[in-house]
Order: sequence, then structure tokens, then C-alpha cells
Amino acid sequence: MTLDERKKRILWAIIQDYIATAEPVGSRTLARKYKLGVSSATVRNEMADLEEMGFLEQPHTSAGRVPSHRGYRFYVDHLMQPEKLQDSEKELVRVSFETKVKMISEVIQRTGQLLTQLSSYTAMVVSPCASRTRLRHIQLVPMSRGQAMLLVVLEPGIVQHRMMELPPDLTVGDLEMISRVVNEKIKGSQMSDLKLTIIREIYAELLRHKSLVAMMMDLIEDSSRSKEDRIYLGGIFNILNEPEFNNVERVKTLLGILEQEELICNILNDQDQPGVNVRIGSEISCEDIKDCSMIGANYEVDGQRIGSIAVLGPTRMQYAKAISVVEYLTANLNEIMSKMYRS
Amino acid sequence: MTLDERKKRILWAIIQDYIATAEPVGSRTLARKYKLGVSSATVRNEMADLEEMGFLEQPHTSAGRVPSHRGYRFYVDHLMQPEKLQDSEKELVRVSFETKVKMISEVIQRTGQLLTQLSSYTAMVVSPCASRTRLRHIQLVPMSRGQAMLLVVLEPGIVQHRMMELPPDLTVGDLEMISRVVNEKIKGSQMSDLKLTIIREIYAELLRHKSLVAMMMDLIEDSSRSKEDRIYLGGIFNILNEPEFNNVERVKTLLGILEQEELICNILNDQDQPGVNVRIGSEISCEDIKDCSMIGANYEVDGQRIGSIAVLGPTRMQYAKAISVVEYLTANLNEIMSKMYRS
DNA sequence: ATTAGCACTCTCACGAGGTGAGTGCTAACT
DNA sequence: AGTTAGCACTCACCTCGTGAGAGTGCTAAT
Repeated sequence: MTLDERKKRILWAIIQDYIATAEPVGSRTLARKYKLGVSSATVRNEMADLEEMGFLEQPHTSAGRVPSHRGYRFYVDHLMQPEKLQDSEKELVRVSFETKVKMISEVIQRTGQLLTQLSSYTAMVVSPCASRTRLRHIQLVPMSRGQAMLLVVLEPGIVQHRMMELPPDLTVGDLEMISRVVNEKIKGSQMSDLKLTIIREIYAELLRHKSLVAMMMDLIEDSSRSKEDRIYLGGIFNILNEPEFNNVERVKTLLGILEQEELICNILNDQDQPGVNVRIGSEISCEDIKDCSMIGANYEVDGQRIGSIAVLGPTRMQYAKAISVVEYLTANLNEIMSKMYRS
Repeated sequence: MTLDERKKRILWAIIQDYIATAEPVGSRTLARKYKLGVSSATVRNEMADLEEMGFLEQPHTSAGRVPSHRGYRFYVDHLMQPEKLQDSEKELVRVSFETKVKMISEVIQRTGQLLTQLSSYTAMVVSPCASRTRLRHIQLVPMSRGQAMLLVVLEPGIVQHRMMELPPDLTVGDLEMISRVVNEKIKGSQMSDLKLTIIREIYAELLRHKSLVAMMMDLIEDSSRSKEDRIYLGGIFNILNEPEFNNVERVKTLLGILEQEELICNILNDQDQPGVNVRIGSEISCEDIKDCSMIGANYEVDGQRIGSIAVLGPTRMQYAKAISVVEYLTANLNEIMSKMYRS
């Protein structure tokens, strides 16, 4: 399935134009506007061929042509060239990340904001997910009578907390002691190892508090397995400016999707390839947004994937720009995260 | 400004009908449907009076009447009676909160979900805000070389964390020691007291680590002042079912508002009166949602306000139901929070 | 292989006419 | 004096027909 140069040129021009105007594009306009050097009739013939090959579609006879999903795919893979970010945009990113950010959640949020701002589409960011990581620290903090808060710090700097009921005869000293012992034992161990040897050792050392420790272990496991990936969504408002969302029904289905955090997480986490990932229409495994495209990437620390970012827009998306934005922000994010959690 | 019984009856019927149908209501339908016992002509006269008094409005001559903001206000204050929750609905709330919830953020989220589900409008919940509370615990957790994580636990069970750069010659033992000393000093002190006496004492005791401690104090203050109230929004999708949002422009402005977390927080926090709070149209201090109403309440522990919940819907809202829902959930929330953080 | 020309198709904007729900006013009724 | 029936009038909305405009496919000439 190769296209000759002229067909490529024409397909490129059609997609370019449709992305810009959202109107079906006709042969006459095209030939004139893009100085193709041939007449509209020739273009018409080529367009008919391209349609037959599945790269274009016609909303109805005697309207112009519109790119098909396959057309966009070809465009992204072979025709388009990424549109570098402006210096002013790079500057914006630099400034946003420069002001000392001290918490993961802040970084996530900033990233999301930049993502929408620069792409003008909807941004999605999932923050580090906890499973399969190491334990860094645990801490029991006495709260009111009979209660304590269990703090769990996981490897890439995720903090989780849980409330615990305490047996009545426990002193503050006990809590500290338990924290200390457990910390020593678990230091640097994988979550998966916990179950076996270590728990026994801890039990042995803390016989008196056996039931409490059991409860703690439950909670620790619970929190490390917790799917509560924090998710940032932004610029939903942005995407409504696109003419394809001039129809309330569409907006409704889109919002319906976006509110299902778990679904979004799954879609975002479903990116295996390294680098920037473009999914067009039905390539996103979600029926309801088959007229959207999604550009995403994973970010990582020490080569280990810890989260993903993505933008969501109509299939008629400014791929060239959006891809560059995602790429640039991922690189920045990798750097920042590595700096925060170099180990 | 008092209304005779018949006028009240008619106003009530109009609002009731308009809430149900979203159509301007006319005299004939009204007289028949609500068995007013008088003819449509009489009703017509009364309606003209009510309009003159500012309780009704006419979209155009020869359409029916529509309640004005003032009309809704009168309805809420004098005509309506709260619609108790069904047993099945109460059961739903009970079940949702019963499964052991261990984190504030979970409670917040559940509450939000219930709020939309029961009211079928958009739900907003702001979680406990940190300012003006006591410090419960701080902890330095060594992370990678040269870095530590500072955990700050505030009174109502809010946990914040920050990354810190460390001077190179610090040992793990030092960190623990510092944590212990600082904890002892600050135990139970108000944030506002920190600046003065306590810091001096800590300095005196930790002379060697003066610069580190200064940095810690900065971060602690920063985190306690942090406006990062966690906010839950849900059911945006829900509200789009209302016919008033059949217009994309409206949806856009609404979403524009909802994305400004800070603005939402301010609006939610702007509730002084105890109990359920009804704000109609322009009574919400935000120009862009002057055709919405908001029903909110604060929730508290030991009489101290720690957050708020609210639902947002069109001014043509099921006040009777929504008010009951907010009331019921606030009561539940108060109870749960008190149980979690009884002191 | 390319192009000019032409008939054909389909959408969209516009205006006219009809319909129906609702109003205000007046005069008659209790 | 309050209530009601009757009537003329208003206005949004639906439908239908028409014409303009943009675009296509096909054919014949270059």
C-alpha cells in the first residue's frame, strides 16, 4: 500500500486543511489553495482513488472529502512532521516547573495545566501508581484516644494514610516502638516479599502486639495495592471549542466517560510502547469516544514507568503540535521526577 | 409583602409545575391540573398580580409565566416543604458509609457520589481545610541520598508531605532525633503559636541543625497554610440532562467555572449560617452562574467547621428534595467525621 | 495522462403560511 | 366587588417549497 508522491501531497493537503477548518474539503479549493499545479479535475480523480483506498470519506455525495481514521493514521505515520514548540512556550514550561514544587501532586497538576494550555485540548495525567514498589517507611501516629494514623511511604514518594482502631491498653511509647521495629524489618523490601519471611520476624519480635501488627500489615498491603492513582483532568472546557462538540449529546457522552476515573486510568495505563503514543478513533479501546484521538506517553524514573500523561481531542486534531507538546512535557517530567526521587 | 392564601396556592402550583416540566405555565392548564376551583380567567388575573409583585416573569407576551428568582426565594422560604428521603435512599447512604472507610479522601468521594446520585445534580465537596488547626505530628523520612520527605499531620487528620534537600553530612539517626525533638516541642500547639516561643526553644536544642530546622519550619507553615483543599466534583454529566443545558454555550460557561477549583472553594466556603443554605441565582456571588442555584451546608467536628458540601443545579431545581438530601448527608458526615477524629 | 465542460446531487438558508397555546380586556353574571 | 365567558390578538414553532452554492462524476477534447 504505497502512494505516489502526488497522492501523498494531496492527502497531506486535505488533512491539513480539514484540521484547520473542520469543513469537508473540495477539489477546487484544494487545487487553488495549495498550489498543486494541476487542475481540480485531476485532483478529483486522485481523491476518488484515495477514497477507494480507504483514506478519505464522503459525508454525502456532493460534499467535499473528509479524512478517515486510516487517513489520519497514514498522516501521522508518514506525512506529518512534528511542529517544534515556540521558544516562548518552552519558556512557559521552564517557569512553571522552576518555582520550587515540593509535592508530587503539585507537579501533576502543573503538568496537566501546561498540557491543556499548550495543546488546547483536554489533558489527563495519572500519578504514580503504587503497586509493585518498595516500602520506604511506615509510621504510627497517635491521634485521639484509641486511634492512630498509619502513614505509609512508598518508593517513588507516594504517601498514603489510614486510620486504625487501637487496643485500649497501648501507650504512645508502644506505638513508637512498633513503628521502629517494623521499619527496621521492612526497610527496602518489595511489597511481594512482605507476606512470607518478614512478617514472621516481626511477629516474633512483637508477640505482645500480634493482633495490632496483623492489622497494620493488612492496611499496608491494602494501601500499596490501592488503585487510587491520583488523576488530573483539565481543559474539558477547552475541547468544547472544537466544532465537533457543538452538539450537546456528544458533550454528554464525553463527560460521561471523563467522569469514570477508573476507565480513564485504564485507558491511560494501556500504553506499552515507549515514547509518544498516538491512538486514533477506535484505536482507543472505548466505544464512546471513537471520534476522538488520544496522544499519550509514559513518564518514568530510572527506566521504571511510574505514570502517564495524555491529551484527548477530536480525531481532527493538530497532531503535529500535540505530539510535540506531549513529548516535551514527558521529557521534562522525567527529569523532574528523577531529580525528586533519585535513588 | 404578604400574599393571600389563593395567591400562595397559585404561586406554589406554578413553581411546582415549572420545576416538573421546564415549560412556561399557562392559566388554563394550571387551573385544570391543580384543581384550583376557579376559572382560568381568575387565575390569569392573579398571575398578572404576581408578576407585578415580582414573583413571576414572562419570557414573551403570550407565553406562560416562569418563576423569577424572587419567586423561588418565596417558595423556598414559605411554600415548600422538604421532601423526606425514601427508606431505600437512606439505606443506600447507610451501606455506602458502612463499608469500612479508612481515609478522609474516601469519605469525601463517597459523599460526593451519594450527593449526585440522590439529587441528580452536580455535587461539590471540599475537604477539611488546614488553616487554623493544630499540629499533630511531624516526621522526617530519609529518602534518597541528600533528600528527605517531611510528613506533616494536622489536627483533623490531614496529611501533607514535602520533599526537602538535606545538608550532606546528616545521618539517619540525626533525622530521627530531629523529628523526636520537634515533635515533643510542638505537641498540640496552634499553628499561630509556632512562630514565637516554640521555634526558639527548638533552635536552642538543635543548634547544630539550625538551618535545617529553619527550612522545616518554613515547610510546615507552608503546608498548614496551603489552600490545597481537596475538592470533589461529580455528576457534571448529570446536570446536562436538564433542558436548560441544551445549549452548548451554557455548558461551556458552566464547565469554565467548575474548572476553577479555587473559585469553587471560595464559593463553597462562603457559607456562614449554620444548617442548610440555599442560594438562588445571583445570590451565588458569581456572575456566570446566575441561572443556577446552589444548596450547601458545612460539616463539622466538635462544633468546628471543617468543610462543606453542596449541590449545584438550575434555578429550576427540585429544592424540596435537594435540601433534604444535603441535610441528611451533612448529618451523616458530621457523625462519621466525629467518629474518625473524636478527640 | 490531463483538463475543460456540463449535468446532476445534496445541503443549507430563507420566507410564507398555518397552528396552537397563551394573554389582556371587556362585558355579563352572581 | 369578585368571578367568569368570550373574543381578538400575539408570538413561537413547525413545515414546506424554493433557490443558491459547493461539489461531484463523467465525457470528450487536448
